[in-house]
Amino acid sequence: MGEADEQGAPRRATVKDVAALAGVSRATAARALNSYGYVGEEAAEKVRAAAEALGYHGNRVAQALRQGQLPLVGFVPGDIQNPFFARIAHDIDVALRARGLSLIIASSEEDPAQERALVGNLQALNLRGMIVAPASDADNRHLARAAAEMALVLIDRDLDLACDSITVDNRGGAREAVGWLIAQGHRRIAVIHEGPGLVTARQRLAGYHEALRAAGIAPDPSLEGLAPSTVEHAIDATIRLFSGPQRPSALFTFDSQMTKGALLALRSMGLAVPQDVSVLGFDDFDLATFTDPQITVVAQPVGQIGALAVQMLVDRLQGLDAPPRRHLFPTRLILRGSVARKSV
Amino acid sequence: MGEADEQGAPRRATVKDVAALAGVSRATAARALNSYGYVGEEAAEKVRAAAEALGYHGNRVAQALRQGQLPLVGFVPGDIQNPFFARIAHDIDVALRARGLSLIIASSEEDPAQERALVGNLQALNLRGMIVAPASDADNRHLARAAAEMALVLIDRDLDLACDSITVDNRGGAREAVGWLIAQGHRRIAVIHEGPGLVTARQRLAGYHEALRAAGIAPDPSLEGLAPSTVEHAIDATIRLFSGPQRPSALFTFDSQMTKGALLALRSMGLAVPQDVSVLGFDDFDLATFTDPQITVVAQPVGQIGALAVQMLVDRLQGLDAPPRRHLFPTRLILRGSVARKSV
DNA sequence: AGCCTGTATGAGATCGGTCCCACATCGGCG
DNA sequence: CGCCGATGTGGGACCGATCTCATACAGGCT
Repeated sequence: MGEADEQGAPRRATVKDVAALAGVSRATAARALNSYGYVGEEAAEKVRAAAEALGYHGNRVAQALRQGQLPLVGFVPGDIQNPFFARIAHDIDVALRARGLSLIIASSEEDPAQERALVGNLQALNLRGMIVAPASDADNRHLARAAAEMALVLIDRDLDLACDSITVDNRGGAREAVGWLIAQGHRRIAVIHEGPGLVTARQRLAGYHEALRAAGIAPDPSLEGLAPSTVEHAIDATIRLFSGPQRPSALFTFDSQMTKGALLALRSMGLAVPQDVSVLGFDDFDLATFTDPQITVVAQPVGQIGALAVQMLVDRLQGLDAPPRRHLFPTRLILRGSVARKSV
Repeated sequence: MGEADEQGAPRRATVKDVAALAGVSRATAARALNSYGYVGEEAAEKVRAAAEALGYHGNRVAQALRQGQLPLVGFVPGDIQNPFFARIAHDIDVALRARGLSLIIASSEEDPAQERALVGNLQALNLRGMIVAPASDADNRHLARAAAEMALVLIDRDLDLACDSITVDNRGGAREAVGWLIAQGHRRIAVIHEGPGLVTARQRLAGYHEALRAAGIAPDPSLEGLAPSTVEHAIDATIRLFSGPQRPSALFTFDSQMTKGALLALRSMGLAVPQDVSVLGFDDFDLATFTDPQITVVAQPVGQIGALAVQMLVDRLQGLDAPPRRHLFPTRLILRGSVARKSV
């Protein structure tokens, strides 16, 4: 008598164990534990006691198999270390938890191949839904397939898919920013962008060009630097842009990593902001208010994206059957001290 | 003839469907798809074709139920928005992915109750293991239970549990930092800590006291400010500490949020760093090199923690049966410009 | 007494896989 | 010719839960 209890993993208690200990059937135990259907008070009490004694806690995997899905939502950011995405991940997490869902994060590192693998992985997990910041806008069949099987919300970067999306007004924001630089008397305005592979970069670049055109300034390709979104690459790009004979008087960077790199590079070149060079960055970041001078930026409503994404997702989970909703957030130009009026 | 195919969710294909289309049994289909056991080349080919045609992809949940566990590892950081944890999350993610595992992140927001709920949740998911930065060192029965059922690695904050852990030398780092301040001639050294609820805070405070004692300086309770780890609270605490009649000449903060708050507060009070007040912070952060002056800090080996945690976890998953390993990382004092020599 | 409704319970099917085992079939060999 | 091992296949149990359905009994009603 007495089961093998010593050594080895102490197999987790199941409903069966609880039911046996309580002297009832599995069905009754399940009813007592999940409180549904008819259960006698006496039986329920015995079941609760047994569950307590065995340290029973349900097996989500089994529940998920039976009921169809795990109470999980996936999030595929471009890079979890980017404060922009970290903030959104945090907000998503909070919003989901309030609805009894958990978040699983898998960062694509801005690598389309990795993103494909991750999305497939998540899909195989039978999640409720996914929130994705697509790393590329070419070849998104994996996302199309995912959208067909589950709720999908795209953030930051829109694609032509049949699903909800949340983006910010990249073009308008860039136009306004560059317009402001022009209004301050700048003509030679350099820009650092991530290249045309990223929708956001294309849109911001378009806004930059629009603003120039509106002011009758001819775009100068030699003022457009290209760099992947890391501090190191931005440093190189900045040095290249500002080493030429005819130095630009202003610099517009496309995200916070680049802004940091640019500041570092300008400092190392002995160029003072804003006396020698005016700096304006897309995306606000905590550092922007700690530098001297503080950095003028185009702020995105980071704090609202996560919550809205979850709201959209949950709407779909609750059966909302509407055509794809595309939400466009406006940006806000925050004037600080890094842009100087250029004496003509 | 013809099943209901139109409208509604297009139920996902299962092995059964694939087998039927290929004209073989479920068992054969499974063998072909997972390539194990004996399968005829002809049958295998038919199965592959059928799977392709139906867009079949396995159901991880069902697999997990049969095989015992999901290929997932959980991470419970104190706060995913904290760059320290974001960096670690990123490293864990990369390390896990290299081993075919996925990461599920659930932030405890430094709330012990929330942590308990999350850990229970993750456990119910039958994960392979968990990496946790405990929010509190009181009442960790939930972690003890988790450790009994799965691989568990504690990071940043150690507890007296039978599991592996990774911490940094908080006491030694604080001692060295405060020792340096003393060596620079400072006697009245203020400190802001998170309170004795957090192990790390207790250890750093102990190091602070040790350094004072070694220099024969009597600790002064009025120099010890208490504040939760947010920029806002740190601002308040700093203002309180520096409003008294006998102003401290140096400030030691316990993490990067606090350091930011302190800098903001000192700036608003018109106190210059390091002329009026020397500042030294625990935990290095990107902002530290952007300020003027740059901030002297005690750096933790953030870049190594994630990878090591995964290594330890995987060791256990592969059956390593050793007594709990406790890894202690040394810290490194990085001298920058925020500490001035005090003229006596 | 007979019947119905409300309450309480257990047997067994089911979710989508995996995998053990029994059952072919076939060629080779003594 | 009969036996054996290697190869290929299908049947069905199983993982841990949920949930439908059949059954059983109590009490109230006609």
